[in-house]
Amino acid sequence: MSGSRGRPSPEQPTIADVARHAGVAVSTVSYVLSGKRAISEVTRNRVLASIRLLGYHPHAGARALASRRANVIALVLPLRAGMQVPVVMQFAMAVVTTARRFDHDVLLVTSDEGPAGLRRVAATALVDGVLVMDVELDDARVPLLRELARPGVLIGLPADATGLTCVDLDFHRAGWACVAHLAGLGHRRVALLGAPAAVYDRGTGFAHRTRAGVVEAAAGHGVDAVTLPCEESAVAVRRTLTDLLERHPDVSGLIVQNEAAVDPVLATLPTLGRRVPRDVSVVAVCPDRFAEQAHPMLTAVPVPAEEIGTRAVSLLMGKLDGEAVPEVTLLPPRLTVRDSTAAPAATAKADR
Amino acid sequence: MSGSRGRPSPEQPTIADVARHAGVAVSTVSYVLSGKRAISEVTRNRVLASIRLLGYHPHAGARALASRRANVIALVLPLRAGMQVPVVMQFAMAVVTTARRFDHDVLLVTSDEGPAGLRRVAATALVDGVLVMDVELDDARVPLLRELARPGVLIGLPADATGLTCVDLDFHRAGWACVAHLAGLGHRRVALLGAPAAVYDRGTGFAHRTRAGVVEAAAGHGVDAVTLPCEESAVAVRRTLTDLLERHPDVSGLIVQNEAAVDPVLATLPTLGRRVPRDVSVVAVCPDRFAEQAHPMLTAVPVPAEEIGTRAVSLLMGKLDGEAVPEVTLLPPRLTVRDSTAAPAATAKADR
DNA sequence: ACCGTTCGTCGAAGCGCTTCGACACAGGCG
DNA sequence: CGCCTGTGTCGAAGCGCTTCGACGAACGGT
Repeated sequence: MSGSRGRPSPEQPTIADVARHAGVAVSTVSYVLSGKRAISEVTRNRVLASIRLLGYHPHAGARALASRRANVIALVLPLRAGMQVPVVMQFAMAVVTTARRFDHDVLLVTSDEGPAGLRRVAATALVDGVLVMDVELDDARVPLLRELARPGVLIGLPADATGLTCVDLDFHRAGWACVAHLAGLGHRRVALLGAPAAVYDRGTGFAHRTRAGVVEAAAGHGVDAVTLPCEESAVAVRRTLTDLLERHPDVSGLIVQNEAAVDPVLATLPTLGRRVPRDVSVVAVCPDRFAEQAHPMLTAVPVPAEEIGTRAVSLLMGKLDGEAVPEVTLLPPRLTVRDSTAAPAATAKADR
Repeated sequence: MSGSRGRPSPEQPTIADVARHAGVAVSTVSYVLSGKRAISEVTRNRVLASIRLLGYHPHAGARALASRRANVIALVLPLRAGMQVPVVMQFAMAVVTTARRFDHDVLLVTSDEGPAGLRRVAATALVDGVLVMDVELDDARVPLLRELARPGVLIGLPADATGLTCVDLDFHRAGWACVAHLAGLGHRRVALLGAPAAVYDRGTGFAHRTRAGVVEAAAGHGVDAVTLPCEESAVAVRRTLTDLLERHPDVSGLIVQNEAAVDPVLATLPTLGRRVPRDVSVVAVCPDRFAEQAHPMLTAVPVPAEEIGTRAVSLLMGKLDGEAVPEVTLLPPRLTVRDSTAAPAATAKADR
């Protein structure tokens, strides 16, 4: 009846329609929805019934205008070469899911729009806050983020984090933990197969921090460590690996921080006469999923993409609510021992 | 002067500030910005100067409220298991980039929110239109999309596309083209290594369409075709492949439609005593990037993720402007011959 | 010289919502 | 019994923008 006459197209009902239908003031409906003032049980129910009946949904733009809150956050994603695509996806997934739990939506901004994109979405009040991934040590967006009127959270750790909010895995300690594990097993010579060279070149924090952790831990444990970048294709992995083992045949522990390289590494090693873990131990820094479906299952320090994403959103929501939040949140690495590491063959029995 | 006294914090300037500063009416500023009415050169310049000087950015919410256009589109992404993650990323990338060219932003909605998410963003006028990926043959969102007040475009092809707008690669012809190529080379027995079983089970269009194309083409060319699903891990690939070649040792042509499986397949074949392309020819259905960095480089039907994304956005923009657009847009497959296919060994010389 | 156009600009009326102050009413207190 | 304090509700004033109708000025045709 309501749609058949007088209103040819069933326009979205407005809050005024709801108020009229429920016999209350517009403001009352608003307060029912926001809960910012006490409303009697009976009135609330009447209003809610009308809302349901009319299929009312508040207009996001109007709400944003009046409340100065868009309930949208921006997610700045690195959609470019050399990225660990599945990890990025996991982040995005966790971010969207968590944001929804806080009743927020997520606007996707690509980092190739650069700082301009950030400025735009912030200045137009399209979003209330900003989440930035793939932060470089000396990132152009960092100063911008500091001057922006809207709060932001970084996933990753720039060189100077003062005045910011950052979340990340503690890659430094992750690198350290890998070496410590291998050293504890008796390995004296290890190698880090890292991210693609481009990632180091543009100063991406996690790559550098892991490498530093590996190097320092090696020194601390009296272990020799070679570190080298590694491209993502199977061919490149094979080349890098062949090269490495030719130059350093006594490397018995391999740390792989490149999810795309994990499978090729495991496939290549046997063809070079190295069995895992008998001849070479492999420990990976990658999402648990990869470590578990590899063969053999990999000893690994998982990158907790989910948790980082969730934490980042929670921190951002905190800032939006005016809470004070820590500048740097580094999640402690947890090394999970699986089937790809063992004591080196030569020292296997001498060890204990 | 305007910001130093009376206004402690430098709030965003509004259109009224600009109008005042330029000595014109608010509406004039609006018309300068939208170009919907003629404005004299001199006035326009004065206004633009003020805008730049004050650093004015229109408030997205206010604009959306008044113009009934949010300039945002929703992208519904499948962030779930068994997805071809890199392809999805390529889509997302192309969508965001193209949307920006049309002066729109992209709201990220995960498909695990299901139809409810779609309904929410559409009903609240958060977005003007909707892009849905990973469409299943019998998708719950399809009827919703039809009844929604906002236009939508599907990436993929449901069983019934009437009243919708869909874009996709013509996977049916892609499958056909692969078989035709192999048959032309003289192969009499081919196999399709498809998507993971779960993808077929939930009725994902592209997987079924490719398979149908392969089967029909095989019949048409008098070729035997085996089709089987294939999981994504290297181990699973090896198992599937070993099995296949044991059961059908005379298979000399392999069609791989699973970007994650491409590398493992190439790595495994030699270990089973099959060299590529001498013993087995391989043709892939995957993004060109993968085909080119494989070793040997793969004869392939590329999935033009970029172009599909771009087309989808263009179509959506067309619908937003009230244009009539075609219901189904299927991009023709183009098979690129590279180094992974050749005439089968047995018939190599008899062929010509 | 007059009228009809076109051009450039203005004012005002919303768009749909939130929020502030006001107010009516009901109890509890002294 | 009057006063005060909560409760629950309402009305109205914006939030910053777009858009419609109006209007003065400049201009060409007759």
